[in-house]
Amino acid sequence: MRQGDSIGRFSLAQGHPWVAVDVVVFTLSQATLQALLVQVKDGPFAGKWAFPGGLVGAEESLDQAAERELRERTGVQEAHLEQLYTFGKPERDPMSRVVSVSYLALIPVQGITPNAASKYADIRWFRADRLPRLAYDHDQVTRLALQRLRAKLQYTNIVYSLMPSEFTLGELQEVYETILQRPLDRRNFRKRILALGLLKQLKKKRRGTHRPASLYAFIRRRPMIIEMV
Amino acid sequence: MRQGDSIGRFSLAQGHPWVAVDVVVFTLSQATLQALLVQVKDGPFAGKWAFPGGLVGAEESLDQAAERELRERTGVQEAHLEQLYTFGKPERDPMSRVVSVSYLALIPVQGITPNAASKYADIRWFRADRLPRLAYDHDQVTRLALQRLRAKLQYTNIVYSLMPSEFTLGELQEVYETILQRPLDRRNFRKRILALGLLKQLKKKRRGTHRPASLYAFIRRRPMIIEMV
DNA sequence: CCAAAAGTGTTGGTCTTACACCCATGC
DNA sequence: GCATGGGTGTAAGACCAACACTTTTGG
Repeated sequence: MRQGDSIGRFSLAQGHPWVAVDVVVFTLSQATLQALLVQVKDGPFAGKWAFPGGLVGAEESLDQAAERELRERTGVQEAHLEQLYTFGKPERDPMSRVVSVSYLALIPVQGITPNAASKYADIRWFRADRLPRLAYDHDQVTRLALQRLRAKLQYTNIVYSLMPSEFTLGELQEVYETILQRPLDRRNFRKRILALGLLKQLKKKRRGTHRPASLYAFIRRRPMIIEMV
Repeated sequence: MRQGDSIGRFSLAQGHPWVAVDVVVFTLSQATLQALLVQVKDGPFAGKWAFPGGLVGAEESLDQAAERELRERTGVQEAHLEQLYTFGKPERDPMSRVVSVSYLALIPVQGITPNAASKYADIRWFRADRLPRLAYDHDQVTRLALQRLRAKLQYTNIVYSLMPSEFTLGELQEVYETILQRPLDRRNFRKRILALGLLKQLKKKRRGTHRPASLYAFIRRRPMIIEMV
C-alpha cells in the first residue's frame, strides 16, 4: 500500500488527489439550530452555498486543518470538533479530484460574526432546517451532521459545547427540544439530567420577565458517554 | 476551499498527500474473531504486520478502492463494508504524507485463503484479541474497528454479514458472545432475536453429535437499525 | 444409560412515561 | 391580578434480568 513499493508500482494508475476538510459549524440562536455556510466564488459551483473548508496543509493534521478553518471563519478557538466522514467519489468536484474529510463543530450560543475573508463571496448563518441546496455533495454532509448531532445528544454530554457557561434548566431543555425536534416532559427531563450529576447548581438566579430560574453550569466540559433523553 | 481559488492560492503551502484505504477484515473461525493482517515488505516498517490497504486509483471512489483491496486479498466480492475513520497526521507514515481512510469489512465464516500477491511479504489471519503490535497507526485502527463492531452488533443486524446462509440459534448466540466477550442468557437471547422477525426458521435440522437443532436464515441480508442484546 | 446441546415461561425489579398543581416574579 | 415560565411527585405499564427442568440425539 504505502510508498515503498506501492507508489513506485502504482503511481501512474493511482490518482494523487487533493485532500480537503469541510466543517459543518452548528450553533444555537433564537432557539433554532444554525449552520454556517459560505458562498462559493469560482468554478462550476460559483454562487452556490457550501460548508466552509479548505485544503489540508503539508504540515497539518486533518484535525488541525479543521480547527484552522473554524478559527478563520469564526474566530472560535475552543469548540467541540469531531470527524464525520470522508467523501471521495472521483466526480464529486468537477474541477479536480478532491477527497474531503468532513467535520462537525459545535460552538456555544453567542453572536459570532463570521468572516468570509477574500476566500468566499459571502458567509452567513442559516437555519439548519432550512438550508438551500448546497454545492458538491454537501447535502449528504448535512444529513450526516444532523444525524450525528442528534444521536450524540442522546448518549453523550456534548450539549455542553453548545451552551454558554451558565444557563437555566429550561434553556437546556429547549436546546434538546430544538435539536431533537420533539417536546420533552419537563419533570422527567429535570430528573434525568440532574441524576446524571454533570451539572452544578449555582447560587445565582436568572432574573427575567417572570419567576427567577436557578442557574446551572456543567461541572466538567469534556466529552463523556452518558445516557440522556 | 476548492481548486478555483484555493489550489491557485495555496498550492505551495498545501501538501498534496497520497490517499490510501486500509481495510480491517474480520471473520469468525473456531469460535474466535479473526483479523486479516499483511506483513509489510519495504520501508521503515518492513517486517511489521499491518492491515491490508493501498492507494486509491484515479478513477476510483474510496468505497471502490476498499472493495478492490478486499477482493484482491480474499477473493470476496460481497461483504459488509463500511468506512471507519480517516487518519492524516503528517508523520503517520515516515516515508511520505499518506492520508488513510480506514474501512471495516465483515465476511462470513469460511475457509478463505488470503492472497499476499507480490505486494506483501506475508498475509494471514490472527485472533483479533491477540494481534501483534502493528505498523503505522494501525493499533488505533484496531481499537476503532472493534469498538465499532461491538457497538453495531447491538443496534443493527450486521451480524448477518458474519454468518453463513444457514445456522442454528446456538451458533448465532456464540457469535454474539465471542464478539461482545460476555455470556448471554439463552432463553432471553432466543426470545429477543426471534421477536425481531429478522430470521426465518428452516425446515431442516442440523444433525450433530447431540439433539438436532433447527436451522435458521436471515430473511433479508441488508443493513437495518434494530435493538439487539 | 449417560453426556451434551436444544428447547421452553414466569416472576420480581427496574426503568420509563404520563400527568397537574402551586409558586415567584414583572408588568 | 394576571400572564408567564419555574418548580415539584406519583402511579401504571413496559421492559429486562434472572432463573431450572425436560427433550432429543449419539455413542
